[in-house]
Amino acid sequence: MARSPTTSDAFAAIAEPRRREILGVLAGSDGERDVTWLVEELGWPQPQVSKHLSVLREVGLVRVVRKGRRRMYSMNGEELRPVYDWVKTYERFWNHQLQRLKERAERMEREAKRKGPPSSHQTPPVNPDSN
Amino acid sequence: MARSPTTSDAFAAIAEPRRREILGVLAGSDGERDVTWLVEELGWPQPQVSKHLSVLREVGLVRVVRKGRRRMYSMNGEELRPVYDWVKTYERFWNHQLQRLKERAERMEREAKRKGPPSSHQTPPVNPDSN
DNA sequence: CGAATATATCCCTATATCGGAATATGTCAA
DNA sequence: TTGACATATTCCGATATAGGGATATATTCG
Repeated sequence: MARSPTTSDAFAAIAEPRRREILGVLAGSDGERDVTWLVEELGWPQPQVSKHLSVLREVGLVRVVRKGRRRMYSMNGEELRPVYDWVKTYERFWNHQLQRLKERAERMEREAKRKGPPSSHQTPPVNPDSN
Repeated sequence: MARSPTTSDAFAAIAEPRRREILGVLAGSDGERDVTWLVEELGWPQPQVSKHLSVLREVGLVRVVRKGRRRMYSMNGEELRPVYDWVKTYERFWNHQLQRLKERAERMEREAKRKGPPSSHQTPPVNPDSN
């Protein structure tokens, strides 16, 4: 087997920087855009733009409607949601400061209610099967 | 030129589902994990696990420390932040319902304050994803 | 030292990419 | 119809992957 096709997934499709760039300009410009407009905006050869658009199309990240001899592309960002949901799972890794503050605050609150002495307890094992 | 190497980017590295799976089990288990543990947990041949770990290592998504003859891997989620930040800029695409509600609420509030008649105004064209 | 354990690396094959260049397809206009 | 314009597709070459299998490198133990 080889690498997974770029068209298998939103994850695979956005692995290519140029494709992200296309999405960027498409989302930045309100509404629909011409291929020619994209070509001029990006400054790449037209076939390249078309090929990348083809990948994005196949994954559903962009939509097309034919308008005369032009094809109007627009972004379909909802297809990025799986990526968002996945990466959001790891939010705690860069929010740990905030999270620690929050946990500490909650701990203090609980202890204040109980009127017990403050415990110098480590962060409780969120995930138990630590060895 | 060929496709961008999987080691060029967090984007490229997580394009492979197996790599996401590794991150999943690593993040799920608190702290550090053995390669052998990963092999048993995932049920893949050991060289595959090692090879994927190598990619993740090179991108900085995991960290290793040698402990005797074992190598303890742990997740370094901060490296996912660029992905998060990028995808977050498209949040409005799946939050538009929420956003419309919010905008409508704010509009009503403003109008109530002014005691003017309710305007049947369309959402201001932040993003005209009107079809 | 020699054996066992833990992990990484090497070799191989099939596959798919990306870019470049040329060309095909489709549509409007005179 | 002929030609101009807009876009997609095809062919090419270089590259790199992912998985399979074998093996190399370390490290601990007896």
